[in-house]
Amino acid sequence: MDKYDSLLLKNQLCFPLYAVANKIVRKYKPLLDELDLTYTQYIVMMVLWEKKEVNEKELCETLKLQSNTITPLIQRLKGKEFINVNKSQDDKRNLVITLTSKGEKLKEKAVDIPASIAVEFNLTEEEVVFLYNILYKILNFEKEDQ
Amino acid sequence: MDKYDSLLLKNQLCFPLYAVANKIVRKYKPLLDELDLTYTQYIVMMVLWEKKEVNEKELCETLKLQSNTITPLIQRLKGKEFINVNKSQDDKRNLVITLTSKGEKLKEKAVDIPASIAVEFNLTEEEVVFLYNILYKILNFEKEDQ
DNA sequence: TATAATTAAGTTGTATACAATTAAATGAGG
DNA sequence: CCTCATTTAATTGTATACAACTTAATTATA
Repeated sequence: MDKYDSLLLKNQLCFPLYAVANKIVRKYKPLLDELDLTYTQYIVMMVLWEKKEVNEKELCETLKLQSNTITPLIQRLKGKEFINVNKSQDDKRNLVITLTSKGEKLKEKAVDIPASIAVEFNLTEEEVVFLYNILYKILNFEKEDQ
Repeated sequence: MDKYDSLLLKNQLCFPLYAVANKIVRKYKPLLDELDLTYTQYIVMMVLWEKKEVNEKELCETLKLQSNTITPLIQRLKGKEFINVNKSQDDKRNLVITLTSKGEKLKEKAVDIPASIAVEFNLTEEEVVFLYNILYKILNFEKEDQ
């Protein structure tokens, strides 16, 4: 047991998490190209397909990203006419984001993507459930001193 | 059971994987700032701390990244004088990368990082092992038709 | 109610990641 | 030994992510 053992790539948990996340984005790419979406744009659209209307702050919290990532992304989705972007009348700091009919229609083309991606994972149902729970345990954990 | 249920963010496995990977990079940042490394630069350094010498192709395969990510990263690490970069004499297409003494010394400052990060995960030993195995199962799986 | 604090987006600058392409070096077949 | 295919890096262009900061709008408070 060398004092540097924890620095070996094969002893790291973060590295395979990072590599799997990259692999996921690569696997989605050819499927999402047909919808003219990137992976991050796709998860924004998923939020909208579910909620019909969100503001940028909710989007940032839901996707665990900051405004400096989301703001330009919103502009691109607006440019593609998948979403409407307007200042809220109640509070002009807030950005109200809704689907255009073009954006709503995109849901129909997206509906088969989750099953196509699941095949790339090759996991048992039990593994999927375990992985899902453990990932949300990590996402929801915050140390007291921060 | 709605036909669109699989498109709900909460039913996705990819999203928490993606979000956890982002969270990891954020958690590493303050620790790695002290070493003047980004997360990707850090994993490159981990390979070098282990192997002493690699070429870019091996690095790409090990880290599951492409040359268009690794090439500029190598140049930055060279600029920081953590690594030496030279064309191989045997095969001038190959880039031989080795540690400088400054890069070797950095290992000493990095040695406590893995334990600091582990605290952020809050997982049991059993969960760590399961997660580790399942992630490598995903990384190593390739469908026959590709 | 005027001013300070807070909040929500947006901006700036840096560093990944990606596909697609190019350039240089090597290897293989005629 | 010469041309063509292959291999390895590097380049190009686009889109994230991040910290740090700025701007505009709202809220709190003296």
